[in-house]
Amino acid sequence: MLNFEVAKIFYDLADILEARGVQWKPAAYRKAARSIESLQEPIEDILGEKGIKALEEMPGIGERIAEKIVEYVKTGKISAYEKEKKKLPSGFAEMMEIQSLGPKKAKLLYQKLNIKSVANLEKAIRLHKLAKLKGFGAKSEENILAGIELHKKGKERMLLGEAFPTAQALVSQLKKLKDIKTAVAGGSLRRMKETIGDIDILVVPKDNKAATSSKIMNYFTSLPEIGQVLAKGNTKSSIVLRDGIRADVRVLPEKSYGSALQYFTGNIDHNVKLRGIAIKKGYKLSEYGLFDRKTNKLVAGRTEEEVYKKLGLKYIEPELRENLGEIEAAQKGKLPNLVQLKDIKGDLHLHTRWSDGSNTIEQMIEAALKLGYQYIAITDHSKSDIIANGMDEKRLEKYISAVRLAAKKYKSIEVLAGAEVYIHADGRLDYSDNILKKLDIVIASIHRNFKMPKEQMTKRIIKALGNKYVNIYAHPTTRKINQREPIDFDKRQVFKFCANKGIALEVDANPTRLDLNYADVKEAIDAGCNLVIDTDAHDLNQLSYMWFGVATARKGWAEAKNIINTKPANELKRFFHKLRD
DNA sequence: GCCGTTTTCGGCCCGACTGTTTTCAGTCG
Repeated sequence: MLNFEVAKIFYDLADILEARGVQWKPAAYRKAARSIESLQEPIEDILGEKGIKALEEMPGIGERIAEKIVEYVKTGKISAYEKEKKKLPSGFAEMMEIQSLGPKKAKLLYQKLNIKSVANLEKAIRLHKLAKLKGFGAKSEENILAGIELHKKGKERMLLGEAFPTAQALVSQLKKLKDIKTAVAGGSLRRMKETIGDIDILVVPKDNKAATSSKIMNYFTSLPEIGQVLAKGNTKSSIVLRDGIRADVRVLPEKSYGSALQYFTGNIDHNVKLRGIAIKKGYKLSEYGLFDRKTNKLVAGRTEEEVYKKLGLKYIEPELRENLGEIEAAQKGKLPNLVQLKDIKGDLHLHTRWSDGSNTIEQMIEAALKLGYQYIAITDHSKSDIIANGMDEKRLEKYISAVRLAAKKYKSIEVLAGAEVYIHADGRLDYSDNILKKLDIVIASIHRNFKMPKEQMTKRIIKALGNKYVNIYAHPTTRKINQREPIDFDKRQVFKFCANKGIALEVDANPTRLDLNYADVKEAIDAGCNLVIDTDAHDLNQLSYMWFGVATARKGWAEAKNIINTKPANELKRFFHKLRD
C-alpha cells in the first residue's frame, strides 16, 4: 500500500512550493494528497487494474499528478519532488510539523540561521537566536518550543470510541454555563470517522453581547481538564486537554447555527465544493451563513437544511460529507435513505462466559431485551481459539443445550444458538458439518495466521465460506485500528462470492475494529452483498457499540434493506435457511 | 496543478487568532 507514502510526498511538495512563494500549486497538491489518503484501496492496485485514467477520475488528481503517481509506483521516486527537495534540507518537512511553524517561517529560519532540523531548532531557541530575527520575538520562541514538546509526544489519531465520550463530557461541561444556549460537537466526530484528530465544538450563546462570548471563552479555557491553551480569542479558542487531546471551541450566534454546524462538520473538500456552488449561484457561504453577494443579505443560516436547500441540494447526512460523490447525488436527488439505529432488530455476534465473554447467556439476553431487540445470537468461540477459551465438540453440545434452555425463559425475544468458527490456514472450518448443522447460525472468521500471500488468503476465505452452514463472514479484514493491518485478499472476488451465495458480510461495530470499514461497505453493497451489523460484544455494556457499527454502515451509504438484522425474526430465519437448502 | 450548468482559459473558500508591527503576514482549520 503506497497511498500514504505518495500522499506524504505531495504534502511535502506543497510545503516546499509554498515556501518558495508558488501560487495555487500547493493547494492543488494538498487536495490530491487528501484524496489519496482517504482512499482505502492501494493506489498501485487501482493503477494495475484500471490504469492511469482511473487515477485521473479521482477528485483533485489530473494528468500531471497522475503521471507522478505512476512514476512513483514504477520507480519509487518522483523526480519533480527530488529536484525540489534538493533546494531545502532534509529536516525541512519535519520542522513544519511543529505547531505555529509553516513553510514561510521554516524557510526563513533555514536561510537566516541555517536551521535544518527540529533538533537544530530547539538548540537555536535555547540560545535565543530566533527572537533577534525580524518577524520573530520572545513569544514566538516560547510557542515554537511548546510546539516541539507537543510534537515529541506525537499523539496519533484517537479512536472514535474514545473521542466520543470525551467530546460528550466537554459538551456537558459547557452546557452547565448559564450563558450557553446550546453546545454541539462537529468535525470528523460528527461525520463518525473511525479516527479523530481533534474535537470541534460549536457553542451558541444566550445572547450576542461580546461580554457573553468572552465569558464563555474564559470559562472554557479554564476548565480543570485543560492542559494548555493554544489560542484564545473572543469567538474561537483552541486547547489541549491533559491527556493530549486537542479541542477547538467556536462561539457563533443562533441565526448562524446551521451554517456554522455545516462549516464545522466538513470535511474540507465537501465545504470547498459547497462554497463553489454558492459562488455560482451568486452567494457567499461561510460559517456565518449563506449571503447574497450583491446585497450582503443573509439568505440562509439558521439550520443546515435551509443552507443545503438554498444551494439546490437535498439535505446531506453528516456521515456522507466526505466529498465522495454525495454532493452530486444530492443535486440529482439520488442520496441513499440511510439505515438508522432504530432499524436494528437484533445483534447476531455475542460472546458469553462459555468462551471469553464476561457475562452469562441470561445477562446478555436481558441486556438485549432492554435495547428492545427481537432476537439475538449467542456465538461463542470454536475449539482452536484456545486463548479465547474456545469450545471443543463436547463442550459445544452442552453450550447449545444451555443456550436453548435460557432461550425458553424469555418469550419476547428469540435467542439463536450459534458459534464463531475459526477458519484454518487451509480454509478448513474448526468444526465438522455434523456439528455445524446443530447450530442455528454459523459465523466464520479469522483470528490467526494473518500474513499470507494474497492469492492463498483469498482461497482460504472462499473455501471456508463455501461451506453450506456458514451464514456470516465476521470482521472480514481482521484489521485493528492503529494496531493491526488488514489481511491481504481479493476483496472483489470474496464480495462477489458472498453476494452469490447469500452470505452476510459483517460490519463489526467494536470501535477498535469497525470492520468492514465504510469504503468496503460501499464496495460490498455495490457488489450486491448483504451486510450484518454486529457488536461482537464480550461484555453486556458493549452491546451499545451498535451505534458505531450503524454509523460505519451509514458512512458506506448503506440502507436498511442492505442490512439483514433490520429484518424481522421470521424473515431473518428464512434468509438463513435459504443458505442451507 | 486542477477544473468546467461562466468548459480549454482564468479562476481557484473563507475567516479567526497571533505576534510583531502600526496595517498585516503567517498559520490554522
